[in-house]
Amino acid sequence: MPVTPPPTPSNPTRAVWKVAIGGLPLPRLFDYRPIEGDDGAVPGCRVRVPFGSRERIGVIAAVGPADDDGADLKPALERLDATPLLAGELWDSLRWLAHYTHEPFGEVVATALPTLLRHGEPLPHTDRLGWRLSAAGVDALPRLRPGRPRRLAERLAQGEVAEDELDSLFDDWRAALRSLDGRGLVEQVVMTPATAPAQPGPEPNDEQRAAIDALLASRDAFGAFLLDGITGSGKTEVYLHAIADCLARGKQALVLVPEIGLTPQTLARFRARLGVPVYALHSGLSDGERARTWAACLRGQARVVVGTRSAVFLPLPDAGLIVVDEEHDGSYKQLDGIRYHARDFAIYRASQLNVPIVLGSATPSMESLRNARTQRYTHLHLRKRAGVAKPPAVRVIDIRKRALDAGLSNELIDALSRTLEAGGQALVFKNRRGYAPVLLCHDCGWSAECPRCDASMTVHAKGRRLQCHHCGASKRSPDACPDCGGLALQPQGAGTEKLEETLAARFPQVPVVRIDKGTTRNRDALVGHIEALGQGPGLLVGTQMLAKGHDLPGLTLVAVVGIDEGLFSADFRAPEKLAQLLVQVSGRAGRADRPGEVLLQTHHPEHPLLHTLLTGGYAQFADEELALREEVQFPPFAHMAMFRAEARDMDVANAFLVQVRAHLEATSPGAVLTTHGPLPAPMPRRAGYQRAQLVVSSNARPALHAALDAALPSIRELPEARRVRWSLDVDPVDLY
DNA sequence: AGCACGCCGACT
DNA sequence: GTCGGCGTGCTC
Repeated sequence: MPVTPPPTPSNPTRAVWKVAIGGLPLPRLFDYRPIEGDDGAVPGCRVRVPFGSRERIGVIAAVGPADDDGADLKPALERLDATPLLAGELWDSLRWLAHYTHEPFGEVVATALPTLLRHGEPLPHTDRLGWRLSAAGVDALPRLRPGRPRRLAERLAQGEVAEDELDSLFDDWRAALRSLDGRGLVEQVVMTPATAPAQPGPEPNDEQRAAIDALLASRDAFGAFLLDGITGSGKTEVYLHAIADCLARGKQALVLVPEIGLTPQTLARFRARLGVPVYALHSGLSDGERARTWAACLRGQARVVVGTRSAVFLPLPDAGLIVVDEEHDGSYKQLDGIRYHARDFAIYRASQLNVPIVLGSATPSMESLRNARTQRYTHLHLRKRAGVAKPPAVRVIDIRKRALDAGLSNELIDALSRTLEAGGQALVFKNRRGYAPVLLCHDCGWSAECPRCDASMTVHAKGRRLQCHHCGASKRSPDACPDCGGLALQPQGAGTEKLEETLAARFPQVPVVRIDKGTTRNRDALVGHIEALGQGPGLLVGTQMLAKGHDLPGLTLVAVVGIDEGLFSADFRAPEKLAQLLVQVSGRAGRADRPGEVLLQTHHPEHPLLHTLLTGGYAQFADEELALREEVQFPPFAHMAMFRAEARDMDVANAFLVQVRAHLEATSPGAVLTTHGPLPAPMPRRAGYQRAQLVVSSNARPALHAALDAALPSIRELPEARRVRWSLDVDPVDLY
């Protein structure tokens, strides 16, 4: 057995830089010879290093003795940061996340850093820039020709103006400014941050007051609060009071919102109420803007940030509070790469930062409700709608044996008519986009299937195109049945596109606006569509994109159609998701002074889920659902991890997972672990790959992680692992 | 994951 | 005779 002599004082191993490099599936650090004479506080600093035949940007994770003999190490090329970019709490939390997700630290760091910083760009400036006339500009102003540059110059002659103010004063001022700048007539200045007097909000009601008091009472230490408040109960007011208090104490506040929840309305409200700049971080920003927001947080200039999932990685040197709005929302879970849950990571960070965290929802997740029951979270309730708004009246329409037009019953159409005649707006909610879910041949029974997935192709463009929603494949609809040559091809069922067509024909006198992934690629398009609806009578048709986000004060009727598939799904979380969706979408009706009405159209009016929701509301549903989960030992009563594997051949994917199971069982002592599978994924073939999965669960989280820690090194080395694409998802939310 | 090196078919 | 197919193997 070869023995490596341990380093001794007479044979000192030279300290090396241990660098975490992203974009690699290798769960280890790479040793480099430090730059000559560089002994700064280097962990957390980025470095440029040679890697294979190319160069990469990495982050120094540690300085210490080399893993093996450090004689032939490559030298690092350049240190990019004078002071660590990642340090303190965020650094430690990222290390924890790498361990929790069982992902390489380099991958976690790469996920946490904005793209530009990951690629080695310097930390951008975060000054608030403005412009003023130069001496030459003052001189030249009277001689300028009329036009945009002159109008801009005239404004600047009154004094310097910040760029963010110019945005609201002029359209396309940058072109005019370039013209002036080219002639040396303007100069850039650094301005002080914009502040405005904070506007007072409405007086909190007694429930809101109690919630605010509870938060303020423990503002100096970690504590998790579940703010369980029905739609319209004023959760945001509670957040705003807690954030204002946080600002008054000189601390930073981070607010996480779901992907679609970050609207201009929300930001404007926060800005007006808090009187300080509110930074936003969402997928619509450019790389430069994201990097500047990150830097502004790091420097402590950003006092309030509202952002989506990835904002959970912002550095918070002066943290005072974290808020997770709509904590049950599925968009907090990253589904590829580092599969983190932003809510759960936010809770960990709050504990490390020793600050309170508020999880708000009208429909809390089973996980959070259980934590509230076991006293790990403080459960705060808001049961009253703020102001005069009343809860909507919910009615079930039994459509068994009824004639339907594009899936709509006469009763529902009549209700839409009445709402429109009364000058109101109605939302028709259907969780199926496209024209029709299936194209069927009435002569022989053939239906259009995706050639690469186990799924039907969805009919789009009024029947002219076919699209696969799973792999993105798209093609022209055939004119005749490929099997029998018949001409009896018919779209079966109805998606949002068909609903829009039907409703537009039925109600030609009002605008009909469709909101789904097909019409609404980004949030600007959403705002545009909502504006197209106007204030008067009109109809909205859409998917769950409409369940939250933009306020729709004119909405008095919500009609929910096509939920029946969701009542019988195999996924154990489907009832929870459906209940949340129904409650959230119902909450959109009648927010203003007009009472709302909700219609649920179903073939299963007696279904227990609908019955429970209608009679006992979400709270009773949650009670029953938690009891059921406990009985069968599903999350949150057990902890899960899922191995997924895909290969051209299902046997190859299964062979890998069988090995994974064997390694887990071999390394985990006793019966603390349950494995389930390998089983084909709910949709076994996707984009030409066969997919299988293995679920691992335990009612003790440490046991689950210990088993994964013990087995993963050998799993990564498996010869079968190289024949598949595989991943591990800790706390999976979708069982496929 | 990239990107090398490494051995077998249809082309100037 | 070469350009290139993607099969295995490494990256401090």
